[in-house]
Amino acid sequence: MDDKKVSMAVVKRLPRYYRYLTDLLKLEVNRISSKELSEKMGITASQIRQDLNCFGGFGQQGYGYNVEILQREIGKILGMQNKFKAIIIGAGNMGNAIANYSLFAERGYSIVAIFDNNTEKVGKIINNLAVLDMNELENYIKNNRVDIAILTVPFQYTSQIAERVASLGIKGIWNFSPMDLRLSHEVKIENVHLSDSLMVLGYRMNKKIEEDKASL
Amino acid sequence: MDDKKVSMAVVKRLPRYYRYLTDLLKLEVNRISSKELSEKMGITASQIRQDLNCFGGFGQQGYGYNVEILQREIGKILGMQNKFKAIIIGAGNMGNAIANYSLFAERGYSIVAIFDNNTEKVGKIINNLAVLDMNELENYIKNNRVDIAILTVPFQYTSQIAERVASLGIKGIWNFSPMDLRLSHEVKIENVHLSDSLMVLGYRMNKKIEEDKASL
DNA sequence: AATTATTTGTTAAAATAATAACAATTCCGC
DNA sequence: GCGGAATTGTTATTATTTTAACAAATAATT
Repeated sequence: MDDKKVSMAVVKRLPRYYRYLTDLLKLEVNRISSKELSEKMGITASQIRQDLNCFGGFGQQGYGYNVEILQREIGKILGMQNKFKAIIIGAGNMGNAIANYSLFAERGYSIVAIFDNNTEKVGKIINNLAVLDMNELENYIKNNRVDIAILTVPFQYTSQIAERVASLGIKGIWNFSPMDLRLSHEVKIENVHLSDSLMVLGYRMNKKIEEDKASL
Repeated sequence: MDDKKVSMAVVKRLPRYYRYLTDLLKLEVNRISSKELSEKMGITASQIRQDLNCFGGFGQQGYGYNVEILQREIGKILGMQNKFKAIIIGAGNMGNAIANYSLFAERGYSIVAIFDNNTEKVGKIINNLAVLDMNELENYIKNNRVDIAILTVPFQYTSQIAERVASLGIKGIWNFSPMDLRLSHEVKIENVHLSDSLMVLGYRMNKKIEEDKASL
């Protein structure tokens, strides 16, 4: 068993490794050492080697890492081979943006349906998918594989819809409402807090303003 | 000087505190102890007290924290009093979604203009703002206060536009392209990697699948 | 007013994470 | 095929972060 516990700190860095390796592949770079990668990414070579070794030895002493193999392996660790199918609930502006964001498809995720309860939006075509009425949700999930529900609905509906999709057997929720959804451990949830990120930017800008003021 | 160094780990939790305190305020809760808050947020009371104490003693022994005061103080730490003005560059789906997301205004940020280089989009009204042509950017920034540029442009334009707004004196960039923008330390940058968050969800779902398989 | 309950701010301890160090191994030029 | 340069995997060390502990202070209660 290679089941040494992997910390969330490491997991959160994996998509970033995947991104840099994909870029290298596009540039037709075949091999890379932890030292070179560390310079590109702005982290230590030591951390890269230790992170990768949580999952096994992908490199070779004296040579480094084969970019293609390493990228594929990290893809596997991230579960890309599952080709997860996602539905979007909420065809508003954010739902639209997600539906049209091509990177998700490149990463192996496909959007298979979009739902909304607003009859004016039902039937509208978004990125080749006709928006379905929310009351078709149960029926759709019964007849199609759906792994992930992407929630881009107004705040006040979020909890109830989360419970509804969980009861239908969905195993992952990607939540864009500014609340920390919590359900049973059977359902994995990632809460995206866009404004948190903006506020951290605000903190850093404000800190600089204060520092500049102080150094007069 | 209360300049003990505050770690990023702490800063990243501040918006979350702000969010919970705002919710409590709406429920007209006047006071809260670190213990109660810890139960609501799912973190330890000890961490809450230590986090808050990076910035000064906002509580009172035997009483707890006054919700209104604490929320206001955290707001100040996050720089909300600056009332930062932001422009959106890129009036595509994501630019649209950001422009229409009301939470940013609630957090003290205002979107003052939207730019695009596509003449078909120029003039279009998004959330009461007419999309401006990119070649008006210099002129606009010269004549209006702009603190933050929100970049929702295609990948290949991101770097050059980032440098362009930086050269115009903008102090903060909120970048939605899947790349790690880096500029001089004069300009603060937050890179939003939406697909990273989705891939972490994928990792956790995949891990559960493997665990379930193994426990058969 | 005295006593008991709370609850903070802060220091101490434990746990976690990041970095450095280095032996073992492989590559590569000659 | 030999020797030096390079580079990993892994262990050790250091730094950071989280949690626990507790004295000091306040509030609530009788």
